[in-house]
Amino acid sequence: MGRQKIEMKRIEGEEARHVCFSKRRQSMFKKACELSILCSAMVAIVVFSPGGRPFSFGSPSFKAVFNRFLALTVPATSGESCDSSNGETNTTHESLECSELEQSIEGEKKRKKMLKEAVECDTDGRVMDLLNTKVYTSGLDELQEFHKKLAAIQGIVKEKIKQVLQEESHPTKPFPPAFMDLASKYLLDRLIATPIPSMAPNSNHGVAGGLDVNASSASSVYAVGTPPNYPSNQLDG
Amino acid sequence: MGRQKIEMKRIEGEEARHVCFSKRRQSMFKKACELSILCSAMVAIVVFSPGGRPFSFGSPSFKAVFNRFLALTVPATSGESCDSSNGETNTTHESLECSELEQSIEGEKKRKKMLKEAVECDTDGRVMDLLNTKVYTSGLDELQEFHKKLAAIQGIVKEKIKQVLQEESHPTKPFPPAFMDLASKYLLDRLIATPIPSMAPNSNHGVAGGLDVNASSASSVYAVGTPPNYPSNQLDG
DNA sequence: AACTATTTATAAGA
DNA sequence: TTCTTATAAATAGTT
Repeated sequence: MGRQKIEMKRIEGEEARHVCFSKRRQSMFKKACELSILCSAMVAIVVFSPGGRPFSFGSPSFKAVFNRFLALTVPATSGESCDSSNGETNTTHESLECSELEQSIEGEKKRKKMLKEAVECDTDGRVMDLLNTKVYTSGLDELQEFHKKLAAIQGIVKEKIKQVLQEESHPTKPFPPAFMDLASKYLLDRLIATPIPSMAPNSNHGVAGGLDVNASSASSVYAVGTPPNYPSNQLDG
Repeated sequence: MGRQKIEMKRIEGEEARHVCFSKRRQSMFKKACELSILCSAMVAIVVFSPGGRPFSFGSPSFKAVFNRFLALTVPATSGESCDSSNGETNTTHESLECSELEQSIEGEKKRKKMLKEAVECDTDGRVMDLLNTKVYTSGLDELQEFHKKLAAIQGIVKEKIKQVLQEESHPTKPFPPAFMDLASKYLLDRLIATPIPSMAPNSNHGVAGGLDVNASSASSVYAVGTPPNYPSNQLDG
């Protein structure tokens, strides 16, 4: 859209790149805003400028949208599945065999119910309710597992505190080994990410760390990756 | 952009709204992709359709971008910062042919590669290292606070398990009160949100629940809210 | 899903 | 950066 069409490749001129970024980021945020208004959609965007500066957009707020997204990544371990009803393209595995007809007819009902819940949930800003619900429905096993993990973390923290106390009497510099690695791993696993046993490709310090949102486990999330396929969207389960 | 200009308000017709959403979401993702390619920017988007279905876009991956964003919310207490220099060094969007053929044939391959890159990216990003650093540097007080919180959660979980066990013998319907609210609040506070004791406006650990990403504590994040101000961007630090 | 008449976005240029 | 403008893109309404 300009005096001439441009190739889709990195703009080499540093200044030109920055200018382009500014314009396009602004436009994108505007588009996002319009989308959210016109369609009552929730949208959240994070962008890092070529220089590394972070920008974010959120409607109704970044937090709200992302929390809702997080809620989806909490595995539904209870008997009832929430995913098949959730999407029209389906979970990768074998649910593809589900006829689209069936989905559009029977799924519609389920979906609407769920979505209604979700929307109400979000409207109130109580995404955590969703989380709660899932946790509750997941039953005792998970609770106990959670309990165990907490205990483990507790132990680690105690150790850590001990260490620190000792160090205070014997001033030492070097940082002790990470404990939050473990802790956060547990917590995030429990709260957010997929309960993957060993997904870390080759992480040295034990933990891949960070969120693992996109690698959803239970729910259907239509995710789009970078270059190859922006026009379409695919399931990420 | 169409036969006629439209008002910026929710589209009431359900079908029209859905159609609009589909078109615009696709366009937005395309824009995001272009932005990431042209400017070597990292972009992550989450959208919920008016019906509530989730879609996401990420370049180089949702996870990678969001983790980077999260890292920013953790105050860099050590001298080294990782962000400002990092911007231009990321994934190379070179051979980016968006042909549909390639997609259907090699889509899987590319996707896997992308994911791998993302993970590596995160490993390099060392989000958790930042977290760890923060925790270590924050010293004993925080550790002990953390310890307390964990204990509290532990208690809540125990209660909950008790409840469940009781309910199993006396089948009851209604959901018990939320416990994850508290738990996740604590954990997320500890792990992600403003971890500073003295900086927290009111360490009122009520039950807001969920992330608080946008309310960054240390780094500058240019955030944009919903309708009022999408065209501009403001500092959020 | 396709098709256009229009509106928007934007690449260059100033 | 910011504005201007010629042109490329997106898209509202229609088929």
